[in-house]
Amino acid sequence: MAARGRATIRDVAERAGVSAATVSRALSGNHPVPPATRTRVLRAARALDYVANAHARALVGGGRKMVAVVLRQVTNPFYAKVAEGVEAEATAHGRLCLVGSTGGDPQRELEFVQLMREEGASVVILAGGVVEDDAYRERVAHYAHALAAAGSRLVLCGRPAPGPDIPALVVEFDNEAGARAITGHLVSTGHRRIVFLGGLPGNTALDARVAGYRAALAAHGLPPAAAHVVDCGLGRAAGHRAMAELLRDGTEFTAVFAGDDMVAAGALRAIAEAGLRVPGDISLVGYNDIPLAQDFNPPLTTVHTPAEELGRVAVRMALRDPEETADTHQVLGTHIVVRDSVGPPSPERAQ
Amino acid sequence: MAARGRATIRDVAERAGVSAATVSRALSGNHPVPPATRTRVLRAARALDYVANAHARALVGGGRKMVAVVLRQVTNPFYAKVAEGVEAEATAHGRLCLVGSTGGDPQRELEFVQLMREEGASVVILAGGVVEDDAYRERVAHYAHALAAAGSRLVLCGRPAPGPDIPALVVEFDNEAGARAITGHLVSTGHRRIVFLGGLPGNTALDARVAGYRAALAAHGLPPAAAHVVDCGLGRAAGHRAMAELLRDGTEFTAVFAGDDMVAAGALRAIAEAGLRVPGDISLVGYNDIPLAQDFNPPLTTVHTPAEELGRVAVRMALRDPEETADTHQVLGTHIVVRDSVGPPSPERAQ
DNA sequence: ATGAAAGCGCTAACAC
DNA sequence: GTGTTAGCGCTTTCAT
Repeated sequence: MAARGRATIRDVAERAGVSAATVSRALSGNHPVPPATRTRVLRAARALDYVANAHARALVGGGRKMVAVVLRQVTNPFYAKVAEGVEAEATAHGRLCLVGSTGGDPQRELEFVQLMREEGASVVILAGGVVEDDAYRERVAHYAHALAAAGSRLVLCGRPAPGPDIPALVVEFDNEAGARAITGHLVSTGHRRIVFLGGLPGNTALDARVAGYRAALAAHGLPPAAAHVVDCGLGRAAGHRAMAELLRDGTEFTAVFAGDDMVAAGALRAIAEAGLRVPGDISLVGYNDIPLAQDFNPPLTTVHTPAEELGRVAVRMALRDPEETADTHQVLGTHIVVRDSVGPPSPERAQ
Repeated sequence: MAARGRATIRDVAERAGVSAATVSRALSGNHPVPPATRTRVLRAARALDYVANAHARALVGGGRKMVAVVLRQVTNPFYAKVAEGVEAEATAHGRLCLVGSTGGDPQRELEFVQLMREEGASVVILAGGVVEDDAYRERVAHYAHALAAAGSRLVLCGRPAPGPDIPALVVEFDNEAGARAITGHLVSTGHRRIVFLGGLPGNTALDARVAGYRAALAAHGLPPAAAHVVDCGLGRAAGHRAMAELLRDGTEFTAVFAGDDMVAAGALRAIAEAGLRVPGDISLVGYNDIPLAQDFNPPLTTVHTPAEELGRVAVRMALRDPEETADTHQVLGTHIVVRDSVGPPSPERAQ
């Protein structure tokens, strides 16, 4: 082991009896180096257990670029899938992948982006919906320009662009269409009193789902008043709490559309705790089709969203040659997957 | 925006009418700089939207150090929790957190570690069990020394050290004890024919669980032949397949100990597909207590392992002053959580 | 208090 | 082919 710290290219050069430049060439292999010296260098490098300093390399322009993805929580199965897609695609392109979580705090998201600017990440992916206000939108626009100026790319993944003329790519799926489809499914099964559980005003993804829900209700001739949106936010705990409250209230409904599958999980539990059955007493649907949704009790009818593909496409778009006339906006399809959590409305509850 | 690419410290210096050195001092704030110039510099930096180049900073010794964690899959709820713990603790310490996945390939794990060496990560965390062979162990030992020589620390998280005298920290929980406890629970409930589903010979974590399972059986006076280990490996799909096969075989058993909760999820599904009920016909337990285990059908009795804490402790240990006489090995407690997937053995199946 | 200069480890011209 | 030289953008002595 070299004296204190890592061996440098100079150590290798010395040991191999060549110059640093030759070592660099021999190791990167992009310049012709006679096999003899090459071997000598390789041997020296191995003997010294030499690894190049990525920072020095990055500084001079070489070095592998980073792909960074920022999401709310890795432990959310949907985001985890997105992250997996990003990671896989980034690795396939020889990039390093950095993932950061915000815990839903827009402030931290912005800080992370700033950090990635310092780090010189070549692509920064912001995943999932956020609660946006004007100040936020302005800062994202700012960062988008800054990133673009530095030759990096910002991609918004699962959320729309915060404004026009912003140098950002966007991949998303049609939240409104998915919500419309599954609400339609509920209505077709006979439900008239459907509550939407898990609104989060300002959150682009949720707002779109709520819009789809209202649109479907209207399309089936139900009055606007038929819509009942509970803004309890996302997460299993929120779903559990809100559902329990709804049941306690004596609110009339025969079906619930949960904002995502985690909310559905919480709702499911609250329903079971109230001694009610799904779908016998209440029908329930979710959103996202997380892998374990099929293991819920009962298996959950939900909207399948291509989470992993979302991540993969995000990096693919970002890595594509900018010259190439390519879409800067891509929307992925969703479809509903019918399992066992929807049935005809309970006669008692429907009264 | 500066001409092509990011603004450098020199651009800021020029605009503020000072030298680069002064800008550096004003921005880092660790040297006394008169408020007047300080303001001027800050204003210039803001105007240019200057962000320091992290690589240049790292090269000269400053810069924030990285914490890297390598795991099998982010989409596995258990690993996701570990990652979340690492991320949270790293962020709390002002570190960047990089997560990589291996898909279970030891080769990729090793490559990632090498990458982190290049990147100069100050702590590298290897999470979860792996299938180890001698060559693997040797390379880990090698990397451990290399990392240590470079002033970084390697921490093994959820797996034992691959050998003595290796400069690595380890945090794990007692897999054997957890397995013993839950197997004991099954035996106490009356089960005598319990199959272990999800062995993975060579995988340190699974081997320990199998050992605990065997030990518990022996402790309750059952002959070694009572043990029945199905080496189907991990994952929902593997669990589903193996369970279906077991049911088809006509193997005699009244309870199943799944190697982890995902295997249990797959097994649950296979049992349901066979028209059998849990725990009426078959009792089932898992391992890890992933958040959604309580939403399984029925809610799963399992061994709770402190996944997030595992991650947090890993970075805490690594970041602790090495001088301080601290443990280099820490083991976290587990406990079983009883839900509804275990009942007395079915009379018919027990015959 | 601030500037000049050196140098972190590497690669890419540019000689020879 | 291979060595020499000149930076990449920053921090940090060392002068002033």
